[in-house]
Amino acid sequence: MSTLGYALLCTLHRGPLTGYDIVRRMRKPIGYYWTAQQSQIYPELARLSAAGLIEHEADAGPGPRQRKTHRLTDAGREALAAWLVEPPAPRAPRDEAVLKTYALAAADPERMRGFYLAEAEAYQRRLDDFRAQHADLLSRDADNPPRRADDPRHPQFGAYATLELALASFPARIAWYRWLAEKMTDLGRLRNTPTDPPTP
Amino acid sequence: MSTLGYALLCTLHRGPLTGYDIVRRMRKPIGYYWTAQQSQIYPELARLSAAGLIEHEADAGPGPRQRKTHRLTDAGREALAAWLVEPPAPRAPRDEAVLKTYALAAADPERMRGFYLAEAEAYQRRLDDFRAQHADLLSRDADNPPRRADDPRHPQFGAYATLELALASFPARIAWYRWLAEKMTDLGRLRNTPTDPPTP
DNA sequence: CGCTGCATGTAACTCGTTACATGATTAA
DNA sequence: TTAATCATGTAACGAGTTACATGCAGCG
Repeated sequence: MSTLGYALLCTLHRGPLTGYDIVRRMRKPIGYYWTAQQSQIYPELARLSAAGLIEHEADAGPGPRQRKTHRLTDAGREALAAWLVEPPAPRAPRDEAVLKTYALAAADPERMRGFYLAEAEAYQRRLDDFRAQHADLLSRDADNPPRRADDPRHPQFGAYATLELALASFPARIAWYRWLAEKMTDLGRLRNTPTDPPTP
Repeated sequence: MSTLGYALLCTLHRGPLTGYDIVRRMRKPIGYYWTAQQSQIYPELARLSAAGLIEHEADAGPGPRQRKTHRLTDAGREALAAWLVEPPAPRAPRDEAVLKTYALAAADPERMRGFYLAEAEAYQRRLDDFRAQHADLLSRDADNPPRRADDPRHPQFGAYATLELALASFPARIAWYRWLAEKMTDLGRLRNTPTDPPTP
């Protein structure tokens, strides 16, 4: 079983969905930490079906094919529960912005400053988006059941918790970009002055 | 040109290296945010050579083949400088721990608590390692040139800056894991009490 | 005498991305 | 009428992983 398979079981843990629904879920909010292409999803759903972890009922869809609504089987729910508590396999980190920073000495400081400011802004926009989603989750059904999404018994607590991480880690990243932008300004200034103070 | 190609140019930006040297660099410290398998590196070096971005001199190696020491050409240095200031292509995020958190409602709270505590410890160990590297970089040649690695003119400033990000963002992650572990404890307690307080 | 480190490469495979293909309904 | 949304699938390619293969030098 691939991680993608488990990711699909994860999207189905709160109720049945069509493949198309899953494609959309792979964007917001789950898409911020796990993504899959639509071309990966349909074959993987077929594999999960063959393994007996999901099942579907089909009705007439809008196009030439049937629409299938998938749900977890008992076996699927068990497989998911077992996987959730296992330590995650270490993944190779790929962070282009940090890679570029490693080789920063090879770049023009003024242009690099522009790079960092642009990145800071992009992350700020994403942070604003997360904050809006966070507030939205907390306000929704705030009174109907006497529980909010920050209560671990709330069915949306998992989604809420993922937003909490983003809200805690994005500001650190933005501050890092701004710090680097400042350092680039310093570099431009320092380059026009004698490199080393004369030794006495 | 693939990102891997630029990653190799990045490792060469401070001086010539053999393929084997690059394999090792792809672990510490650069390996914390960009990794490549040894089987990827050798063919990519050949491609970069063919494109004229690097060149090498060969001498008798220990094994049956020649040892090649690669360096950036002027064209390679220019290509690197141009790439560094370009906005990074958006990458699909894959974070298994966060994915698992999304589907947390399907897990056993007590076992999930163990998962979060184990993750917190693993990240704490990596943070300690980063802190040691950070201190090491700052103490090295602290007097010889009157500059430390936190001076943007220092050749190691790039490597230093990448560690700064880790030092700023890992604590947020560890705190998040600990917060979730606590929530899992709460869940265990709350489950044994009436689900909803009686409405008056 | 076997293990680790140095050093370079290839082969087979899996995972992920881009692009193609079909077709109904609804909104601009 | 043109585009977007719903809905499901396949094909070709590229990137990344695991495993294989060779062979010298030095250490315990």
